[in-house]
Amino acid sequence: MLLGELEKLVLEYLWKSQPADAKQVYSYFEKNRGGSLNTIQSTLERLYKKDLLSRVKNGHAYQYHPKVARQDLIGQLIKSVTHDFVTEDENSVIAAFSSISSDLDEQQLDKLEAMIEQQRQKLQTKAEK
Amino acid sequence: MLLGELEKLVLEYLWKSQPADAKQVYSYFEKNRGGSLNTIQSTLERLYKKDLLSRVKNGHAYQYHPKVARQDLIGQLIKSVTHDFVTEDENSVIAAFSSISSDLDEQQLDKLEAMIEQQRQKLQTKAEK
DNA sequence: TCAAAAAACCGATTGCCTATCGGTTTTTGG
DNA sequence: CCAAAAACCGATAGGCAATCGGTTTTTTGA
Repeated sequence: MLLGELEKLVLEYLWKSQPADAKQVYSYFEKNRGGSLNTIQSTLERLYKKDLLSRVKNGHAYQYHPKVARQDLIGQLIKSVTHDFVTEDENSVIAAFSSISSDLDEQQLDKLEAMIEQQRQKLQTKAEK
Repeated sequence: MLLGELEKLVLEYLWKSQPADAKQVYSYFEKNRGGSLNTIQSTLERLYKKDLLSRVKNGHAYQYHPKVARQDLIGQLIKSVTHDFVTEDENSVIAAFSSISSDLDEQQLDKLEAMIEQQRQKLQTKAEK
């Protein structure tokens, strides 16, 4: 999956705000970067088709809200970008991690370890059932 | 940075092989997927411009070889795909990993922990100097 | 109920990038 | 110096985001 520049901005906006309709989104971007209402509308539409937003009719207009959490989308993007470079024996996530691990400081390593521990717990629980 | 399908294939090929010139690369892809020598040539050229390959004239033809290790490219791609979603205070990449972690089994978690340990060593060494 | 306003929908255009390949120029080695 | 090989140039097609004008559908308030 590939996201355009405006698509990313709109996603960020929706993550930070309440669900919004095209007009609300537009009124925000109008100041920041111009463009027309239609542009916003088709961007929302594209994101909707990509299954990144959901929408419900609220009275007259669609209310859009994110369908995926920000970190899940990032995870998805990472997977899709690494997918093609994965060989059988090797897991892309592991490979990916090893490639960026050099950027991490101790606190971040701590966080990662905590996350690993959490995941171990989950696996444990699952094994018990 | 965005890589096309053929670009990825060519990179994979070069990572697995010795440095090669356009003709050698072509003779490989000719069987697997067809196409013309020129297509391979311009793909190599594009990768060269993207600074992912370097080349030296060996006699008549350029010898291309990878300028980045596979892991490093993966890291680069991850960074570029996550870059727009990263805010200052928060480390989205870590968050993203935690969202991916649910895909991992115990062995992979072991690997990750080993890498974390490795990275801690590095930080330690650096701090001592 | 009905007309005006609002929103959705449609379609066309532009721009960027990869992939593709024919043809021309340059290089090189015998 | 000449023929072959390779690089180089340019054109085209295809895919996708961004953009926006115009039309249809829906909503709403008088």
